Amino acid sequence: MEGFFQRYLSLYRPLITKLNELLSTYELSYSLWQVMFYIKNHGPSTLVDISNQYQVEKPTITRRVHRLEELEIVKQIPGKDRREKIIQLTEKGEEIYKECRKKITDLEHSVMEGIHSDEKITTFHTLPKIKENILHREENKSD
Amino acid sequence: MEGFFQRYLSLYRPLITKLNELLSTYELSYSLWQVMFYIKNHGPSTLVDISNQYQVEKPTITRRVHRLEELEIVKQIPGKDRREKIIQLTEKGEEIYKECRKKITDLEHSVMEGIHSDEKITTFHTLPKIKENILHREENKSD
DNA sequence: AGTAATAGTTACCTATGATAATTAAATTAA
DNA sequence: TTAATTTAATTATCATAGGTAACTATTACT
Repeated sequence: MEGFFQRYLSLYRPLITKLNELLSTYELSYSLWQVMFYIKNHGPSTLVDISNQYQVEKPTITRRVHRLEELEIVKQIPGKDRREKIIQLTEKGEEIYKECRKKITDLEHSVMEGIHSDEKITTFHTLPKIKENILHREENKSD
Repeated sequence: MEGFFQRYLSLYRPLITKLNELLSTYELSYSLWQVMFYIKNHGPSTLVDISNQYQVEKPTITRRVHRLEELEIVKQIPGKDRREKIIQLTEKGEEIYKECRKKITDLEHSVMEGIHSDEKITTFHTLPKIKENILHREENKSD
């Protein structure tokens, strides 16, 4: 499997650039989209929820959420625990979510054109397995 | 294929973090490793060669090469065209390359543990196809 | 010879994320 | 029930990586 990382990583910049171009219409970027995606699919959430999901530190999420608040895409709702900041999509946020979701799904199909269905499915299932290996085999690997 | 990008991208940060940890022993990072890898496998090269390979702008490569020169991992060799800066690995660079190559290959095997051989091979071959689609289908896609 | 293009550099800016310290609120323990 | 501890979020500061625009030096074109 020598060369696997190169193959994996050489997709990253072209892909993230394309996604950011697509999202820039709404003054968004993929990092902001992740937050929208999370609260759309998990319901109103705290910053810690999001931070845990993406293995990103809390101050990073604070910044993303502040930006989304400026854009009026998310808003805070009251919760019992007054330490927590529970955020959800605004109506505007829901609209923008739908439009972006469609464009992203179109792009997902587009980048898969000409690739056999079974190849797509295998890759689709293999990537999370690799992620698990990276995250959970760390302890037992000393080198 | 909805959700493909998420699956692809959620590997990125854990992987690049792990690679950077591994390389930090030699004061390297993956971005510096890319340059070493390129000139090891393509022979002495110019900054433009490397810039084209990784779709990164020239100033970025200038910075990487300067850092590698500081570390005495690459050196400049004279060429006919005096505009060009042709760089190659030093002896120290060759040594470090070999050690890193081994560690990276070990990690490549490690993250693939427990995944069937045919799944590995399919993923290995599918990723470059997706990259081609992203890079070369840009023109015909207006959305 | 004069103009274009090319290789590399410099200066400056952006995006993204990390760490450490701080505030406020809730939980646990004495 | 007060005191200590933990938790959620924030602020300030720093690091990494990359981009654009403007510039110099050299080579290629015409």
